Amino acid sequence: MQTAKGEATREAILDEALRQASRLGLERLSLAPLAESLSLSKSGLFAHFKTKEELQLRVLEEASDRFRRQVLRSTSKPGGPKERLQALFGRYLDWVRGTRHNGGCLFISVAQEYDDRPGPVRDSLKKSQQDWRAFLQGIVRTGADGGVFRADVDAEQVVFEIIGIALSYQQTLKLLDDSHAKRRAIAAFERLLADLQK
Amino acid sequence: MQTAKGEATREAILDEALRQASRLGLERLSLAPLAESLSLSKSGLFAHFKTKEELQLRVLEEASDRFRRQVLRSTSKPGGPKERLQALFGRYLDWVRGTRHNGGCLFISVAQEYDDRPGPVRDSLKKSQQDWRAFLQGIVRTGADGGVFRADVDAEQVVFEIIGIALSYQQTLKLLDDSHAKRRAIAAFERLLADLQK
Amino acid sequence: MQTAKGEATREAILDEALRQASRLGLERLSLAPLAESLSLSKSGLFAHFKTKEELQLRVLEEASDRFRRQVLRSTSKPGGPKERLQALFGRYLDWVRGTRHNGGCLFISVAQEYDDRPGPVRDSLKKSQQDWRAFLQGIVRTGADGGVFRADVDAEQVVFEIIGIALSYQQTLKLLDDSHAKRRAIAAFERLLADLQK
Amino acid sequence: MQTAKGEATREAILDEALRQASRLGLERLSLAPLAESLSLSKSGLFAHFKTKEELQLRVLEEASDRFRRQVLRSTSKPGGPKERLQALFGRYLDWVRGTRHNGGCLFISVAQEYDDRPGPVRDSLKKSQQDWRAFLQGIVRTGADGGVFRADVDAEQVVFEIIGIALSYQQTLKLLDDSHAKRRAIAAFERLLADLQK
DNA sequence: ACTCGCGGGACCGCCCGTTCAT
DNA sequence: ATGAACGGGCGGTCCCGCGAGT
Repeated sequence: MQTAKGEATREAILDEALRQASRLGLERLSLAPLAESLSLSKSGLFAHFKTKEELQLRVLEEASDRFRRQVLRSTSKPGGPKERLQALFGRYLDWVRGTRHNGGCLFISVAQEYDDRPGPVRDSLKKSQQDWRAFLQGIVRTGADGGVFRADVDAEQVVFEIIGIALSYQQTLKLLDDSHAKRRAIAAFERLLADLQK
Repeated sequence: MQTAKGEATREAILDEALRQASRLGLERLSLAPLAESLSLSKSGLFAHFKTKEELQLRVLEEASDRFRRQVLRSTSKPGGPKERLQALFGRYLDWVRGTRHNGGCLFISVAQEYDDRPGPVRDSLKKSQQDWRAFLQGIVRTGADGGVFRADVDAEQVVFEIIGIALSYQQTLKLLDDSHAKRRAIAAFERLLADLQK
Repeated sequence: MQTAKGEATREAILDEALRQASRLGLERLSLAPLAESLSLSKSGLFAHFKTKEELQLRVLEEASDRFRRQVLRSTSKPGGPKERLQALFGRYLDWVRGTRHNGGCLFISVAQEYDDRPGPVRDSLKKSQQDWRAFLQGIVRTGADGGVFRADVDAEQVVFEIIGIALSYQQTLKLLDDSHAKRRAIAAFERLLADLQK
Repeated sequence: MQTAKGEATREAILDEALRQASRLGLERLSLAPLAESLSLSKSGLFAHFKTKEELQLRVLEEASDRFRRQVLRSTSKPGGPKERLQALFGRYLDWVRGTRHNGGCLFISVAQEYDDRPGPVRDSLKKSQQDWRAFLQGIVRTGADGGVFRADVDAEQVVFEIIGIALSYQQTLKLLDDSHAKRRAIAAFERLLADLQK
């Protein structure tokens, strides 16, 4: 171990930054308030992240890590592709909903902020999204190859629809405060699964 | 009637503001650049909109008007509920894509900015979204009542899924630059329609 | 007259800025203290000069104006080239010395700050210096053509040396606090004049 | 003797600091970039120079050392006062021009930064300048006493003019990019020498 | 003895939305 | 509808110490 103290601070910063960004968006994440809520000086922050953009990128990475841990984890658990897909979808919905302390899925909101602002932030975001979609597609294909799903399934299409369900879930839940959102999301997903199996 | 001149200016402001907001988001819409691109002074803006928030609200209203004209228009054209739904969906996709001069659907991006920031802007947005969903639901119900769709159709569920398809379309197109986005959206919509008819 | 108030403020800003810059240099001229000593807010300053660099350029222009008024003025007074040269040189020394409230010749100090920093500031400075040298050369040549000075005089060389005397005067006066500086400068100038006349 | 390692680092710091200061000026010399270009931490710098001002003073001392080695060196070489003066002047011009890696004479630019900012830096600079002038004056006087120059020569005046030539050379070369600068400087110096010898 | 990691506090130039007298 | 001015905030850099590690 080389710098226990610094690393701890760094993690605390990322944690708080992620929390704030998930509520405000990556752009509105502001250094002075962030420093304040960490009982740190602004220059203290800059010792760890020389630039706001770097902080944004690290926040995005941190979010990806958590996504992997909270959504992708234990993917190798028992069950075939269908069960894995169901488990992933459920955890994905939970991720999108978020916890008490964070405002939900950072990626969705940031995607809107950056979808026409080129640069490293957008690139990083795009990669995360592509990875996630590819991961889901892999499972769908496995299911198709293994006979669990129809053989002629278009995995990319399926994933396109899964993402849509999650996005609609997010809007329905967050903007419309509709308490049926989860039920609707699950119903849509089950309809999709049903069609997958003929 | 107010002074014709003033009204014209007001419209020009809203037009340009809408254009800029659709690219930057409602929050990043900034008064100084807006004034500049209108060859107006900042105080000139304030003569029309005493507050940034008021401008934002008017921009949202303007967007709703255009949405009505471009997406809902001529809904009473020939064709049954199914055809009307298809036409609406197609125009909705076009709206989401946007034109050369505006960055796409303002509502989607603004929804992310404001989904956990209470206030008039969020309220207005929410209302727009509810109206749009209700409008679609009406058509679905008409179709169900008229025998075009299954009688036991859950209109709200159907609309939930339509919205999801559009949202996924937006992300796939804008963030991932995927040229197949439209094809996927249409395929998803057709699958939905098929299920509606048993 | 279009904006009496604004124009007055603008002049007050330039006046104070010039004063401060002549002491601190153009770079160390800082906006907050400048605003403060004008009983103005920082944003008040920015209404007049959108950028620090623009302020610097305007300060340089203002200095040029004053230089013309204080050093070049009344050049058409009686007397031949020799007398005009003497008068100019005398007023140049006074300019270099400066007054109680300003620290002396802005151009000399700024030349050191910017001599290897390309950009508009350096360009402006360079032009001022070239104009001044050209002006002096014109008089020398007139003297040579008119028979007051030797016919084979190299005007550029003469001016090169005049500038040198002034620069040495400045260093001797400002850095070394040498009270004989002016005497030495005049002696050097007279030697130069003597050589000009054979 | 201190630890060899520390001493070496110290010299490396001074070398790099001098290089940077000759381009930027003593004030703009900034610790972070300096540390970086030395692959050192900022605190590493502070171990050697507890204060920026101390670093500035040491840099000035280092510059004086180099000035002695590069300009004054081997002054006892063959030749009388006139030849020594010519050699010194030539090397002075070279010093003022500087090399590829350093921006020229540190003293001239720093003199402008500090000519009305009292303190140790200015004092040190002033002393350097006085020493250099005194050194030149000594040679002139030797020449006058030895009959090489006119007996009534005012050595201080002569040196005042030499300095002026060098300063004009610097401005002509650095600010005006005039490739004739050196020729002009030499011509001025030769005229001065001629007058010294009647 | 020397070097570093970490943090602080003041300040920088600049831009924000807003007000007010004209 | 304007020009002038404002107060507060932005991201970022400055020089500088403390305490611990080698």
